[in-house]
Amino acid sequence: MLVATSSYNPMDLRIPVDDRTGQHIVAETARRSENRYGNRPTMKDVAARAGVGLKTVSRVVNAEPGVTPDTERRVQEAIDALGFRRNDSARVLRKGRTASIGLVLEDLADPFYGPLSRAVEEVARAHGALLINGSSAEDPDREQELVLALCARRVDGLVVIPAGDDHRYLEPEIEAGIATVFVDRPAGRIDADVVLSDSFGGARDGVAHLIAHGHRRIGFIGDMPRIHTAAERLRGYRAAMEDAGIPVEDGWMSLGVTDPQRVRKAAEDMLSGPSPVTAVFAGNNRVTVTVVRVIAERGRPVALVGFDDIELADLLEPGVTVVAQDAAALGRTAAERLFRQLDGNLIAPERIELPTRLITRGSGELPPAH
Amino acid sequence: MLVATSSYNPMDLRIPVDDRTGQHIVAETARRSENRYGNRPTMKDVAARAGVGLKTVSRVVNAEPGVTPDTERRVQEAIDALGFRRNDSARVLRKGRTASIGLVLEDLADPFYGPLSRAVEEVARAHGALLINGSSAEDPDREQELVLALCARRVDGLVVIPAGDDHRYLEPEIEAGIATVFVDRPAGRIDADVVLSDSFGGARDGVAHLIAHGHRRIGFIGDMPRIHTAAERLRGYRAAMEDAGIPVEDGWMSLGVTDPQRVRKAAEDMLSGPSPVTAVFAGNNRVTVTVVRVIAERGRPVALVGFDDIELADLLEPGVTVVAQDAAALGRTAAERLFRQLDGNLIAPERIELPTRLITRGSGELPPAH
DNA sequence: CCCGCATCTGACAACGTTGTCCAGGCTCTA
DNA sequence: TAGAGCCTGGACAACGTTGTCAGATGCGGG
Repeated sequence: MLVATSSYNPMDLRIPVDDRTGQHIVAETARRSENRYGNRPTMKDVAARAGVGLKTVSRVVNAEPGVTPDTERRVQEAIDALGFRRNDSARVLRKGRTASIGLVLEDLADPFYGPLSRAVEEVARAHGALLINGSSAEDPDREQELVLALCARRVDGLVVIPAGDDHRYLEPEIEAGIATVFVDRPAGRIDADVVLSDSFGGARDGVAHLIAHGHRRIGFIGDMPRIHTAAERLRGYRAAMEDAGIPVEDGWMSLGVTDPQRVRKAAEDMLSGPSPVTAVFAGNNRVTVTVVRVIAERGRPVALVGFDDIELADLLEPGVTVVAQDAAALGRTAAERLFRQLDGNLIAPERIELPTRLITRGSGELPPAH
Repeated sequence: MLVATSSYNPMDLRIPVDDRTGQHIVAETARRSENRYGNRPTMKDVAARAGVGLKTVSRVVNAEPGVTPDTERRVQEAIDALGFRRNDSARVLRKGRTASIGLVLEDLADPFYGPLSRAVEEVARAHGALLINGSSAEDPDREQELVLALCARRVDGLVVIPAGDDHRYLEPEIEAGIATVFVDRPAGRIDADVVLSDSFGGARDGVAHLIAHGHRRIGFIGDMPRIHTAAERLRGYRAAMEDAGIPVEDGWMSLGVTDPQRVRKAAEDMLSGPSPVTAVFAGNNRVTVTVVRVIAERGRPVALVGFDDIELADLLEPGVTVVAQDAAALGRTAAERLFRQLDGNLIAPERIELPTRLITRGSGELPPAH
């Protein structure tokens, strides 16, 4: 954890005080000529310089009608000369909308979230809104802290990839009109729009694909079942096995391991032992990468299907067969839904599931080896 | 390009007007009970409910001293009952600092920017600031538009990965006190802090590595030389060749190609033709990936060193040797420098170059094939 | 020459918060 | 018990912008 040791403490800005008098040290002259944004001219300054009224400047800045070309020119010159830039904070306070939306995701460094985030930004941009974002680092408390900070900023809407499973803290915010859409995982204990990939169906199809290629002893390595997507993928695995009439043995499943070291151990255990699996279904992209490594180190080929595409998967030997989600489509769909809420088309909260796509590249089509 | 067709038009919010009278339709009662953030209680409401003064509520909210426990409890109850949340827009207007910094990058979907962006966010978080970001899509106009929008929001500082090469438009902003740090590429025509990777040295070392393994006919595929990093890498290539006394032939260099199709063509041309190269130096990660594909398709092995690491590079056969930049370190260094500016340690603008690291994995150590 | 009308302009309040400053109540001491 | 001093609480202005509305200006016609 990083700790700031600096004096920049934005939310508790201290103003230097004279010990004897208790007066601010900032000189009176300074207070008049400088405002706290460094030394920025305001509309008042522009008005004074152009010899017009405050409101006329506002009209020019906002391209409102009712200003003669000559006046407009004078104002524009003053604006350029002073380097004036409208203060959107004040504007926001007055108008009530911030033209910004918040995006809370799990980890920007995860390649899955890049395209998602980019898609959200693209939609926001098309609607003239800026994106404020932060990562929850998979920590429910941090998620809540972030979301509430964004609400305090009065973002117009929120796109949230939830880390926690209880979002009742958002009720007053939604009540107060902050549009909200959850992505990738559903909201907990509140009724809200959700955009998901079909984790259950994707996993079931992926496992069925392995079964179709002759496998019966199939391992599953996934995240903590507390995470909705992980639970759904596990359910998909079980469903496919059950459909094929294959009883699942305990040693075939590894749940809740996340760090590479332990995933590695779990994979190795499955692949050795008395009744080794001949194929593995990997519950997410990080697991897939680790399993690819483990398999590469062993001579014997093992079939593999992973959930989530990974870059360069086609260049590996064999290529990695995956159940791909469309991260960009998730982000786009969520953001569009958000703006539809903002347009006032208040529709009942909905759960949208986007289909996944099985991409066969070789690793999922290997026959069982004994 | 996405186009918004919605009525959500945040910066030009129209208020419904009665055609006959020109009066706002919003009823007087509504105006009193609802403010424009949906229906949010203000400190005034909390004060009324708790039976205390406005400033007392402010004190409680900001944990300022001078409130008796009993009063504090009453205020806190009112806050909870009403679901009050402080309006940071108003706070920002009053205090002058926004506790947010802007990050302008090129493309969030590029895996290089994930860790960078995450590092910036981490530092911002440690300093209690939020991150507002946007992508320039490599378009100078869009970069300027974004930067100015962020300035209008009065972000406290800016981290910019520049797309353009003229940043004089930022002069009044920097003058006005907006801290600014450029990353990955230098600022154009203004004096500002810059944090870079040592593109020249990295490329030179990478090419020298190929030369050390016996190559003399070495190709270079890079981005437009208008981009500073691309020019520097090209310079590094030339320097290494010159140091080894190898004259560079025209057909060995491909500059300015970016889309995969054309990179592919360029690579194929170099590898066939009358005097084919035996090794390729790839100027960035996208080029590297394409070249890996091209080489994989041809039977004959070709040596390759790429600038920028790529995921799974170690799993390919052979592993891809790269000159790695530390994206996270770039972001962290830039953000820390930004906050040092904000702390008021106004140091002269500096140019910081972070070293690159050659990671050998096999593809760069292949001997020349004839 | 004056009135009416349309057009342009600016004074003013309000948005929700925080800094300043003073009033009133309390405690403590002489 | 009175006075000094401290602590708590609240009235008020200010931050920079925009909406309202009334006043000023100019023009044309009678």
